[in-house]
Amino acid sequence: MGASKKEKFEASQTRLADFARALAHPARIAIIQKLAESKTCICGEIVEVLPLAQSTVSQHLNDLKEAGLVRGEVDGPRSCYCIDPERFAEMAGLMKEFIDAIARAVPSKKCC
Amino acid sequence: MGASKKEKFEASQTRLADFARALAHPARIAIIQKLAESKTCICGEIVEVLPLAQSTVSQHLNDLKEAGLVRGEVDGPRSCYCIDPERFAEMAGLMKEFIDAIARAVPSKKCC
DNA sequence: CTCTCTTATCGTATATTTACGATATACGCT
DNA sequence: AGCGTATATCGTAAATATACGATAAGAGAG
Repeated sequence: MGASKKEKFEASQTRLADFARALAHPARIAIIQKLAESKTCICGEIVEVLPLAQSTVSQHLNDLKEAGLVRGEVDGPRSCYCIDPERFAEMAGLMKEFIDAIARAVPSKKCC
Repeated sequence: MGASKKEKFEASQTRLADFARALAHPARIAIIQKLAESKTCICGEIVEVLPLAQSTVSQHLNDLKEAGLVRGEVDGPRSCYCIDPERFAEMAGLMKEFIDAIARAVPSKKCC
């Protein structure tokens, strides 16, 4: 990306952008929904549901782990993944705060 | 991206992911905040606020326009940008719906 | 008409993302 | 120990994103 200048922005903006980045692919959306739906931690069932190769799913899971939204534990030969409630709540709070602030400031009328 | 397979996912997942993608850069977050803050449509003032070159800002504005969150009109030598209230509300609705559905399904306890 | 100012677009370089196959790793089981 | 299953990682390829400078396009001022 030609040298991303994320460090020049406010921390809160970068933080929200990073969370948004984690949601910026339908596969990761689907993974989160699947993890939430089956409350018991799932492992490779995700691969069967998604139209992607196993290695690609593993990469998306890693992206979500790095964003903090998902936790993963290696439980023997099969890994256990689940949503991190605290981090997800943090993301939800930031996102809603952002959305509401914008919605409050922008009237429903169009200006141009 | 090695041939993005977004067409293989559900439309709602792709739709939300696309909106998230628009928010996935601090510069675009900052632009939206700036546009909301100064309710009158701004043009080049955005460039002065952001630590980016004019052409880069123009590109980010275009990204937001393609996502539908921002509208732009060419008003003579200076362009007029503003948030599209309807599209923003649509994004807000999808995002909140997603977040709430996950939060409802995931208990506050950790499973792994 | 020309000059100037503002914005968009083009060209380009580099970084990152997405994706897959192949391989390595880790564990349970026999 | 050896086998089979499940997951992670490596290597690689192609698409996209980010960024900037340079240039083009548009409108108003003189």
